[in-house]
Amino acid sequence: MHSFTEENYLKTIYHLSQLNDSPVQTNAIAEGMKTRAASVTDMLKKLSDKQLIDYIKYQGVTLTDKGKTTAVSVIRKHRLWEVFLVEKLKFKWDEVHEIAEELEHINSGLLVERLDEFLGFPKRDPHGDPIPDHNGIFEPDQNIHLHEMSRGDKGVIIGVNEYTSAFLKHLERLGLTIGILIEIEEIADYDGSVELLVDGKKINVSKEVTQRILVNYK
Amino acid sequence: MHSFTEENYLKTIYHLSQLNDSPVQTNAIAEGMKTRAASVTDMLKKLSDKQLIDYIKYQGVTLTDKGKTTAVSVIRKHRLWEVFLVEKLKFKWDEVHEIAEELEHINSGLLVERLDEFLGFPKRDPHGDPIPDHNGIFEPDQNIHLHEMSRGDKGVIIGVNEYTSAFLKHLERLGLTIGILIEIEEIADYDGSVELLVDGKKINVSKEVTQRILVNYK
DNA sequence: TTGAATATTTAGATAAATCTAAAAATTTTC
DNA sequence: GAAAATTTTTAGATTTATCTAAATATTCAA
Ligand SMILES: [Mn+2]
Ligand SMILES: [Mn+2]
Ligand SMILES: [Mn+2]
Ligand SMILES: [Mn+2]
Repeated sequence: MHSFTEENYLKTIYHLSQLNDSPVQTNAIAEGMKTRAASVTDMLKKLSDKQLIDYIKYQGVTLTDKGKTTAVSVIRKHRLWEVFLVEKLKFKWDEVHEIAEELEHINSGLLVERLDEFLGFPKRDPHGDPIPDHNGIFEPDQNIHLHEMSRGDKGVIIGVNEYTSAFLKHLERLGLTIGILIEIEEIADYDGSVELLVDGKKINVSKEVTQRILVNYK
Repeated sequence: MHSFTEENYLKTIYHLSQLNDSPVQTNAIAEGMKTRAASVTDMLKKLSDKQLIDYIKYQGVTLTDKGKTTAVSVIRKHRLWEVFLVEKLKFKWDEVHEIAEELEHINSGLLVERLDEFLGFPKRDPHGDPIPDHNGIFEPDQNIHLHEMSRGDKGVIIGVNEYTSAFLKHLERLGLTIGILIEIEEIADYDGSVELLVDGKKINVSKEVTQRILVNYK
């Protein structure tokens, strides 16, 4: 069995490895885990001994199949619990991430499968992130970051990639929640901010925000 | 905030202090926590520093109000999660205790209250144990151990005080589950075993079992 | 009431996860 | 292709929770 800490490292490494296909670096992990590089090196040795990562000194790490399976399993639990909290316990989408950080480490295979069934095998969590199935398979993703879209493009907001309460509440005030149809009216050269058409109204959104919104567009 | 370990010590001390009104002894805690007396002494100093227990060397411990509140809160969570697992996720009563041992440490006040509401404010867990309410108040208990009853007494099984799968499955095979009406037919002097009338049938039950069954009798 | 048995605490180690500071390797820049 | 900047690792501590073995306190029982 793996400690909470080991699981969190694997999850962090998994998310970082999704950003590009080069090995994940020590400092990036340290930032993700809010710890020091020296501590990361210590843990990388341990994860390597357990064959959860491939690790070459100074060269960064990649997850082994075993490591990837573990990481995906933790992510599956995280996202299923978030669905439970929002759908069954009436939490807001900005209130669930921290609690799911704890629940994701509960260790019972039967529990996960029963929870999945109880929730009706959801495909997405409350932030639009795909939930891996029993076999670790994700629903295919053809998302694009809002800030990568062009003038005139339309699409549906399908997810975010920041989960702080502050950010999610900000989006709600702007009316930018999952499932909302948006259209790019204008992009400002000056600061990269974007004017959107949402529900017939024009709103202005900073680059900080557009970088953190995922859109499904056709 | 308290570590999982601290919470488990408090819970163990709470349960032991229910057995009689003298201070709880180091060895009893060691047995309950499946650890060594020396480790218990270490932890008692820590809990005492945090004002969760009153501790006098060699004289055993009692919980402070603060300690009792914490222990009861953990027990509340444990039992609510057990109800959730059985009522919503279709677990058997012998499958939930270990998982609840993990879930009881999830740290969110809002979560507990929402879960309680979602479950319809249950008064008892799947093993018949009372669930403390929001303020830590338990439903009053007028239970008696089955082995304390006399020939001819009748009552309804209302709880157990062992939660291992082996024991609970044994009870199920015997037909001795929560809510079942029983009558004492005979008590054997020789080994303390008891002949019960259950659902019109006579069954014989060992003292090991009768000591672990709680009955509500009038 | 004193010696034996039992219970508890102390002393000193160990393992996991972390840290700071310093050393070493790698990458970037000129 | 060196020197500088950056990144990573090592060395050595620290904290938490545990352990064994030895010392000490308490309780029991003759
Ligand atoms: Mn989340
Ligand atoms: Mn986590
Ligand atoms: Mn239980
Ligand atoms: Mn526990």
